[in-house]
Parts: sequence; structure tokens; C-alpha cells
Amino acid sequence: MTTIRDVAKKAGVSVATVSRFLNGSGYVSADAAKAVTEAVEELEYELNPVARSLNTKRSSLIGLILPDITNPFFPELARAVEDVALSYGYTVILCNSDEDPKKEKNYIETLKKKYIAGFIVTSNQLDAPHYADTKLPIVALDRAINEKIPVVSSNNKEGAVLGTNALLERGCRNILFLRGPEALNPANDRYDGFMEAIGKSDVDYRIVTCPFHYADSQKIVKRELKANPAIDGIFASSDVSAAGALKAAAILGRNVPDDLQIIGFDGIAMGEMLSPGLSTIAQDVYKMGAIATRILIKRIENKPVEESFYEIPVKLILRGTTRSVE
Amino acid sequence: MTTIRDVAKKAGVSVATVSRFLNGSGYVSADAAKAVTEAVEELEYELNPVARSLNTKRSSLIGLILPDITNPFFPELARAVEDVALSYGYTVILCNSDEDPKKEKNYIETLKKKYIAGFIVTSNQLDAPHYADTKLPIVALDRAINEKIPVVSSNNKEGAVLGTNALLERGCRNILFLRGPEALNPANDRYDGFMEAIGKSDVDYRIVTCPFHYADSQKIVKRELKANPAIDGIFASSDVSAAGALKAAAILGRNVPDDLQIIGFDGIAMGEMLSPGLSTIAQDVYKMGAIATRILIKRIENKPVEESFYEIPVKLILRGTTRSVE
DNA sequence: AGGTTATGTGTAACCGGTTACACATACTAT
DNA sequence: ATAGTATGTGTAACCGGTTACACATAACCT
Repeated sequence: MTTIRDVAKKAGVSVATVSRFLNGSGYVSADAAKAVTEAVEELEYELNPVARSLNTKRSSLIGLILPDITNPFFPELARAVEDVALSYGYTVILCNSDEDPKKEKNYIETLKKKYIAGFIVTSNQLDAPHYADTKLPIVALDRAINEKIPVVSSNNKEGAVLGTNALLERGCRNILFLRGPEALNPANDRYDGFMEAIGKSDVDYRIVTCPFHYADSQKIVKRELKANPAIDGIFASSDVSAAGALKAAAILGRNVPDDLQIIGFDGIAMGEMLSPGLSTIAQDVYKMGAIATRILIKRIENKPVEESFYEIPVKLILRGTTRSVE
Repeated sequence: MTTIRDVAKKAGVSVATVSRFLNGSGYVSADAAKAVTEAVEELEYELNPVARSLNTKRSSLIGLILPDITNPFFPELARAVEDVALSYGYTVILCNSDEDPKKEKNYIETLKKKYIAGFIVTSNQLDAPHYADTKLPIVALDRAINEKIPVVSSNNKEGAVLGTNALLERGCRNILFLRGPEALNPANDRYDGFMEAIGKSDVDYRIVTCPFHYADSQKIVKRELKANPAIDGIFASSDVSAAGALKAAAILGRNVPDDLQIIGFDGIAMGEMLSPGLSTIAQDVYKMGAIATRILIKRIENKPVEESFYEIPVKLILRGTTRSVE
């Protein structure tokens, strides 16, 4: 392996000059620069990032902490983070936290020892006291940790308004809202949006709390649909819940969308594969991940970050679970 | 930050002794061991992995190279790899290769500089010349790179036999087999299994090559179903293709499963959410990832690895797209 | 007793970079 | 002319570990 000393010798300068040139720090004459460039070229020298890390106490590692990569929301996020990180020369470490603060903390400690450059943190938990004291650059997704930590999130409230209005415009007179877990920021914002939009109408509605879980949702919706056959619209706070609702409707022989219209929230790929295709409020998950990563890297590299709160617009996607507006 | 020198001073021994004790290498007296243990405890000393890496040229990093984490097959794999890696003290780096050998190679080069301990490689490509010369421990998933590299894969052929027989037992007399891309090992094994099982029957069949892609599959199946209305069974080489087939059937008003039965392959979570639920040959993806990781870690730690070819059994899961056996 | 081998420990070089500091020269300002 | 600043470079310490080697003592042979 060629080292900086080999390069220095070949270029006829000291290692300090080589290092300065390579890092663009300090003064280096044109002659020296040329000699070093040539030596690097000829020796195919590549800097050893471990040696560098050891004394700079920095690295090009980014930690991506998420509850569970298996949850259909996260792969696309991970993909975006990885793409952007790669393009800036960073490497992504995958951390499944399972919503367990201990596990999360453990990851942070372990990776700090490796001089990790920063973290992107996605979690459903509202509180995260152990982040507060970390001096590392962090960007949060979908949850506010504290004022100093930038947050990237979808425009959940607006999305919920959009979805609710879509059902209203399509003639729903009795809407079931599947509210997400109350511990989740995004779920609460969606709830607020629903309430705002439904409040402006004179339509009947009912709210049921429902985890973002397929089988649970199916069970809950089956029960609700049986108890209240007048329901002609369901707005689910997640696509997975919507899938459960759709299944429940199928089992009960309800005709979607003629009889019952359904809108989900998230925009995961699966929605398209359902029959009928799931209408949904799609989040631009890729964009969320990409923006979060760009902000993180700016922070890592001490570049100015304009804002600390980024809201990504959502989009209504109409498929088969809703009718066209009459 | 406390260093090994602090510990040595506190314990009244040399750094060499501390290092030896910490690594279980060389001789350390009981007295010295005790003194070091106490000093470590009191100072809350934690070894710096970067400094260690620098001269051992090893690390506890594992690279997971996969085509695209967004593909529903991979998150569960990644999850398994991460779980097992974590339990052995390793950290996982996520690498989306997009099937691009250049990108793959680039990752390998980059991570080698960080003294990565080993790689788990999943790829759809059959050839991978650039792995051959790597001295790093590697474990492959679903593809054989060379004799020295262990492979973990599902029992694809047996699965295909299982699926084909399931359709036959349920009365199918005209089966459409959606064959996966010919460049893929697993797809070819599935094809072999189908041929073997179908050959033993006197049933009509037709084979169409179909990418593991939802929309494409839908189009292809729609065409096939129109051209040949007698088809009463579809065996798809992947669940995503099966989902496309199911959608096509729904659009054409075919009744699944009374009229047309469908079996997929993979066992991804989405299958359950479809209506009717997708019958499938489920791979134990988690197990594949877990086993691959364990083997890799054994290799990294120079422990003996029994075999070099691991086949994970598959399982027939019957849901709504197949009838019960009459 | 004398030679081997096993046990135990410390010194110092080394891994491959970065950077504080000292020093030299050239240019600018007064 | 002289001080002050900008430019350019090298030496050597340092980051925080590992380990070769030298040396010392204890245990085991014959």
C-alpha cells in the first residue's frame, strides 16, 4: 500500500506538503502541487480514511436510524439516503432501532467511537432525550427532537385535508377515519387535517384509532362496517391500514368504490397492486430522505443550513378505490 | 477520552499488558488482569476501534451489497443481516448496487480502504469476475461466484415443484408459467422445477418469460389470458409477477380462484394484503440472511465453515388464489 | 545442576495520516 | 530602510491502539 510518505518522497517534498495539498489546507506552491499530483497519479495513491479518522476524529459515515427497514415506508427512504450519501462520498450504516431507546442509544454510542459524521433519525417516538446532549449533527424525520435539530416531514395536515375533501367531493356522507397511534406526530397531524376538513362539512363521521398494521386494521374495519353499514367512505391514516380496510370490505362483500370509497395515506408501492388500486395521499418519501441527507451533510460540513423545518408536499393519487367526481 | 495509556498508568502496568489482556493475546498474570479490569471499570475505558483498525487492518464493518433495497425482497434480508451482525458486534453498511458492476466495484474499493471485514453479496448477475481476486471473506446469496465463496439460497427447484403440484392437485388443466429473467440463477432453478413437475403430468402448459415487475407482468398476463381463455392456473416465478397476474385477472373479470388459480413465489408480506390473498411458495428470507451472516462472521473470525452451499427450504402458503383440494 | 520451555512484562516502533511550530523568503506599507 | 504580513515548506509530535523483541523469572526436564 502506498502511503503519504511514498508520495512525499517521489514528489520530493515533505509529508506535510502532501497532506496540505490533498486537503487544500495551508499554502502549497504551484510547483509542489504539480509534483504531488504527478506522484499521486503514478503511485496510484489513495488516502487511508482510517488513519485520517484517527486524528481528525471525523469520518464519512452516516448513521441511518429507523424503526424497522421491513416496514414498507422505510426502504425507499433508505434508498434516498444512500443515493445522496454516496454522491457526496459518504457511507450509510443501517440501524434498526425497533423503537427501542436502548438500542438506539447503543447504536449512537458504538458509532460515535467510530467517529461517525452524523445521524438521520426516524422514529415514531416523540421523546428522545438522549439526542439532546449529542454534539453530533442530526437531522430528524417526522419528529421534532429539539429546536436545534432540523426536521423533515411531509405536509401531513394538508394531506389529510386533501384526502378528506376528495372523499367529500365524491359524495361520501358517512366517513370512517382510521386514526393512527396517538404517540405519532404524523398521525396527529393527519388527524388535525381530517378534523379541519370534516368540520367544514355537514357529513357524518366516526373516528377509530387503528395501528398501522394490516391484520389489526382489517379486524377493526370489519367490526365498524358491520356495526355501521351506512359508512360509505374510509380515510385511513396509512396505506397498510387502508389495505386492511379494503380486505375487510371485500370479505363483507362491499363494493369498492361504488358502495364504499377508500383513501389511504403514504403512497407505498403496494397500493398499486391491490384490486382495486388504492387511492392515496402519497408522500414523497424519496424526496424526504434526499433532503434530510443533504441537510445533514451541510451540517456535517459546517455549511449554512437555511431553515430548520422542511415540509415536503404530498399528492393525491386517485386509483380504483375512489370514484370519479360526478 | 480515556486511552489505553491512562488505563496502563492507573493499573500500574504497561500498555502492552493492557492490550494483551483486552485482546486475550499473550500472557497476563492474574494480578495484572485484576488491576486492568479495575482500571477499565473506574475510568470507563472503551477501546477506540479506529485506532485498532489502523494497525490490525481489520474492522467490525460488514458490507451488504444488494441491487435495490426498494425491491420488496430485500428489506427482510437486510433486517436479518443487521440483527445477526449486531448480535456479534458488527455494523452493517448498506450498498445499493443497482446491478451495476461499476457501482459494486466502487463500493468494494471504498470499503476496503476502511478495512471492511467482509461482504454479503446479493445480486441478480451471474458473473462477478471482480470478486474472484478479493481476499476478503464473502458470502453470496442466490448466486455462485466461485467454488471458494459460500452460497446461501432457497431451495428454488423444490419450491417450483411444490407450487406446480399444488396447482395440479387443485385441478388445473392448462397452466401458464411466468418464467423469470433467464439471467437469474433462482429463476432458472424455478423453471427447472416447473418443468420437472409438469413433465410428470398430462396437462397443457405454456411458458412466458416475464420480468419480476408488476406492470409488465400485468400486461403480459392480460395478453395471454385473452389469447388463451382456457388457462385455469398461473404459476408466477415471483410474487410481484403474481400480483400483476391477479390484477390482470381482475380486470378481465376472471374469477379467482374458481375460474383461475394463481400461485406466486417469494412470500413477501404484500401477498397477504391482496384480495384474494396470494397463495405462494414462501422463501424464508430472514433465515437466508441470518445464515449468510453467521457464515460470513465465521469466515471473518477464521472459524471453520462446514459446507459451502446452504439451501434453505421453502414453504407452500395457501391463501385465497387457490382452491382447497377436492 | 544445567538446559529447556512456559509464563509474564515493558520498551519502543509502527499503522498512515494531520498539524503545531519553527523557519525562510517575498511582498507591502510606512 | 524596516517592520509587518503573506506565502511556502519541513520536522516532529500526535491520534490510540498493536505487537516484535528483549528480558526476567518460574517450572520442568534429564
